[in-house]
Amino acid sequence: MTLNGTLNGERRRRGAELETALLDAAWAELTERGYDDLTYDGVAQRARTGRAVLYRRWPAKAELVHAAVLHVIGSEPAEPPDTGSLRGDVIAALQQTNSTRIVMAVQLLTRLGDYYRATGVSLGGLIEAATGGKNPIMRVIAERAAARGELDPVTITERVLRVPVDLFRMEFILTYEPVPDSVILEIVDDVFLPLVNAGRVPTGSHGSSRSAIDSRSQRKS
Amino acid sequence: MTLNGTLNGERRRRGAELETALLDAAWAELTERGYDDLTYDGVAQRARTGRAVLYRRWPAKAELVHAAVLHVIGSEPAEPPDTGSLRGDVIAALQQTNSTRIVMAVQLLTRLGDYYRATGVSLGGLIEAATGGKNPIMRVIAERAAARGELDPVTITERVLRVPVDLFRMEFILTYEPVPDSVILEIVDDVFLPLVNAGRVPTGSHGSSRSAIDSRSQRKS
DNA sequence: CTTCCAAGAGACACGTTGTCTCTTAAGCAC
DNA sequence: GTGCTTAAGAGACAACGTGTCTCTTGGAAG
Repeated sequence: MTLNGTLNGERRRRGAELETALLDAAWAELTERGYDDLTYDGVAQRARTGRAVLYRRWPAKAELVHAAVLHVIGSEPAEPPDTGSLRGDVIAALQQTNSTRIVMAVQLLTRLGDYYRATGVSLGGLIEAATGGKNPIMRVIAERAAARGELDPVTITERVLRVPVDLFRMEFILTYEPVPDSVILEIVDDVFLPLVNAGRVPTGSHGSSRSAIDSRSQRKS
Repeated sequence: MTLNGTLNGERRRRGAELETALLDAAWAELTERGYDDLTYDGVAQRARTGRAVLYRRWPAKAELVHAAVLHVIGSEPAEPPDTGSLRGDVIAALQQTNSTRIVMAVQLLTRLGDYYRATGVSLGGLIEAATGGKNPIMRVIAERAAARGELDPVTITERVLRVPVDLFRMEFILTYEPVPDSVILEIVDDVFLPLVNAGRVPTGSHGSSRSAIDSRSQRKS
């Protein structure tokens, strides 16, 4: 009646079969215990094997976790929705992301516990802090621009105001390098400014200086 | 000649002074060793105190790291730039974020090493995977929309195409909950669609059905 | 059947963990 | 100042996880 997780004389697994068992075990340990408390020992026992088998493949804890995450993700395809309209398609695509893999993501991130918290802070909160909470900076900038007549305060929603910062953050998170100026210019010139002006052009009357943005759109083909 | 990091009989620190020393030490250890290899022992020695002092304040490693990160961030104000134009202000604000705190963020995230890698995958790559690499889904959607005449393929840059997904991801990362439909609608109706149409209205000629988006903008005040 | 590789199993020294003890310095109230 | 209270400083402790190494043996390939 050995309680340890070894297969006492049972069939010996190899290759993909074993690897799947290892990664499943790692994922299970990860979601149950969280990153800090995940141990090679625990994973090995759950997979009914020895630590050496794990170390041979993933010398570092992060690599093991990494592999386990990718392993679990490596399922579910993702069919582009086709609702018949651009608006409907985009909405459906976002919702689809929401309902399928996002479930795993949430589970991962919440159960990742320790592993997540500090990084959550560093990514979200840190950059949050860097740009200043509910970004008063953008608020100030927008108000000054409104005073100059560069934008119409009522047509600019909170969401629109957040766009540059959010895109910037996302860029940073995905690349983990200082965001190059070319990307900043893209964000400002190809996204934010067209957005700010989108609500102004049609009415054609808010009559005000567009001079401040005239230098735009001569960068990219 | 004791090499351990205890203050043999020196002044005994308290309160804020001690706390600062502890967090500075934690930050130093974090940046030098990375998260996985950061130990209470190491931090205590560097701060010339005992582990108990640390455990009293931050019972878990993640909390200690968390506190250290916040401690280091808790400096540098962030003055909103004032260049005289909306465009200039926004660009300056993003660049400012880039050059000041982002340096620490990069250092943190890269040195965070292990701690970061898997989460980088889970946040960036995971959601990346969820929406499919260089998001072919959005590509497909856009192509179909272009075929219907809903958008002009040449005016839609890669950047614009990425906007909905990026904003969605960012929302998720910051809230760690499934993104509510209201936000999805905001992203699509207040940002993406105005953006897609921004390049079309002025020319007023691409003559095509705008019917697919007519149901927009009756949700928010 | 033989050869080869790696799985399975366990041993090992070492470092870290959390907790607990005891002392003594610092800070506060009177 | 004197005395009281709190927590810093220091060290001991068992328990545990870590990497690494060994050895045996089963599975796959020729």
